[in-house]
Amino acid sequence: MVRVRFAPSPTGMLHVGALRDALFKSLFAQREGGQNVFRIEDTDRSRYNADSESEFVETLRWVGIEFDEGPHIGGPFAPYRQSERKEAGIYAPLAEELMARGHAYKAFETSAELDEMREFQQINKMPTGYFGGAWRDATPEQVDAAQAEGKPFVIRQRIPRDTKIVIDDVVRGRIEWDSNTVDDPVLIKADGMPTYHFAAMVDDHLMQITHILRGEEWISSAPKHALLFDAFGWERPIFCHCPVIVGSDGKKLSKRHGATRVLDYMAQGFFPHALKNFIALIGWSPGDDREAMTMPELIGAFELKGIQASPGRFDFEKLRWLNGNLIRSLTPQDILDAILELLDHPHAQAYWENFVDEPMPNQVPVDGKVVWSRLELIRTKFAEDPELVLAAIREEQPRVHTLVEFGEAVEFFLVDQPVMDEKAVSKWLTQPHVPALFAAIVANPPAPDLPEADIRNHYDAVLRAFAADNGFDKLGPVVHPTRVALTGKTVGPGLFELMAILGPERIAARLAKWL
RNA sequence: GCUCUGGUCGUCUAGCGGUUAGGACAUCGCCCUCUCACGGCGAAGAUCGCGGGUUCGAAUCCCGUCCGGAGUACCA
Repeated sequence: MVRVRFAPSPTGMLHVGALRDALFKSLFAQREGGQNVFRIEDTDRSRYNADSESEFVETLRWVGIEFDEGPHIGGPFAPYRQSERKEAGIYAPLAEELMARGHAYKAFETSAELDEMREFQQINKMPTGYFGGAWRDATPEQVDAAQAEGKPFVIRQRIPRDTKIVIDDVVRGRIEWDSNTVDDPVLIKADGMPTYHFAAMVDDHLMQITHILRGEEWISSAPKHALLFDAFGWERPIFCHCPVIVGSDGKKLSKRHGATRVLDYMAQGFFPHALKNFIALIGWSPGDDREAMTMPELIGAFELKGIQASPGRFDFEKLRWLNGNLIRSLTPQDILDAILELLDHPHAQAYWENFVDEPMPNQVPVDGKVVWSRLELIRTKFAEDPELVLAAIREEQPRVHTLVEFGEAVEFFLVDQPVMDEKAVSKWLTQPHVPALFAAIVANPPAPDLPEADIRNHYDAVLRAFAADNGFDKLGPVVHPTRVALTGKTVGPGLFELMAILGPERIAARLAKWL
């Protein structure tokens, strides 16, 4: 039975890199019919953030990644928080056992002494790290004496000397180290808390984790971890070090590459599936040309051998394409539901209320409050005229990449008078035939109670007739002014389609000021 | 510095000794057309980081080299 674990440290928000981690594990577990465990690695008191765990749970729930066991759902290996496991006395006896077997020892250096040692190593261009210090080979008497003085101590792992350490990584194959280059890591800190090196490996064994999937930043400490399993006489899990996601400049993903917080993508109107589909494709491929995939397809195709060794860049444009692609496959009702859900999400509102756009040369900065109010207009208008809102969404679907973009795209359908693009006004509404054109449109409303398609054809005929009667051989001169007067813009859905949706009353009201 | 690790179109990738090096995003053009999109078609874009080998034949195997990245904490 395959068992994997997603074990973040609750120090802040759930970012894109962690999502990749969680997603790969989830896909792998599902593909193999295995289990996915959620564990909280809160062994660092100083970095602990009380809101972090709930953010993780909320984000994972939004994105649709589920677990079989975890602190929020329980399970046979509870507790799933390492701080609680420490209180339950899980780690200390195992550290004792390791010392009894000679694989660990107490070290009494102060952090000041350690700093000094590191500085010395750096100055002398030596490898930095604890390769023995004063305590690796201390006699029992020395240890007893130090302890009798009440000196604080840590427990360190005793890495064997003059040997080769080999691990077999699923992604990179055989990796080996000269054990003399691996220093003795701290297993138990002076406050009695285990370090990651100890707690994670102990828990992985105790929780029967079969595959350690994690980011490549862990490769360096993999030999320590492998040795720990060996020291206990435990079977080593399979190591699989995945490539990381980097920003557009090849450096570690950070805020300056756009959002790193997963919930911000929710706030921007991305679908969980688009995000998962996109993230899955960074660092992994199904082995063929498939890109836009359903969840069952992703799960069915997810094999460890499809994982890439090289880091991948986060290409925001491709995410947008995937999301737009998904939007186009949905019904207007699906989309509306998603917009309504977004409007109800407290984080989405907070995101836009506090949104501060980065200043860009010759570009009007985005006003988050305006973005949000446009979205709210969809909800309020839907309450009074659902047909109109759904039709508007249907027409804008091919043009939109995120849910939030519907706010701006659909606005002209919903307001009494659209916001006018002044350049478009001066170009199209100043032409001499415009008043006569608009008068003809207003004078020829469609018959009442016609189906939408017939209204569309009615306006098509009216405009074509006007064009023919006035010597225009193309539709442009009649279509463009009408579009500008009706929508305020030069771009948008087909004119006749949008006229059919607007209906004769709204059309007359909007054309009136140009007659 | 030391240790590990990576390197195919701008980006994500396919490729596993013999391919005109394939696809997707982005870019450009054409078609559709009332605009913008969508969709369709097409173009441009990769001497497979570089240099040596091995081989009849190398992106694919070997060695070296260069350039990235990660780790080098009583953080994870």
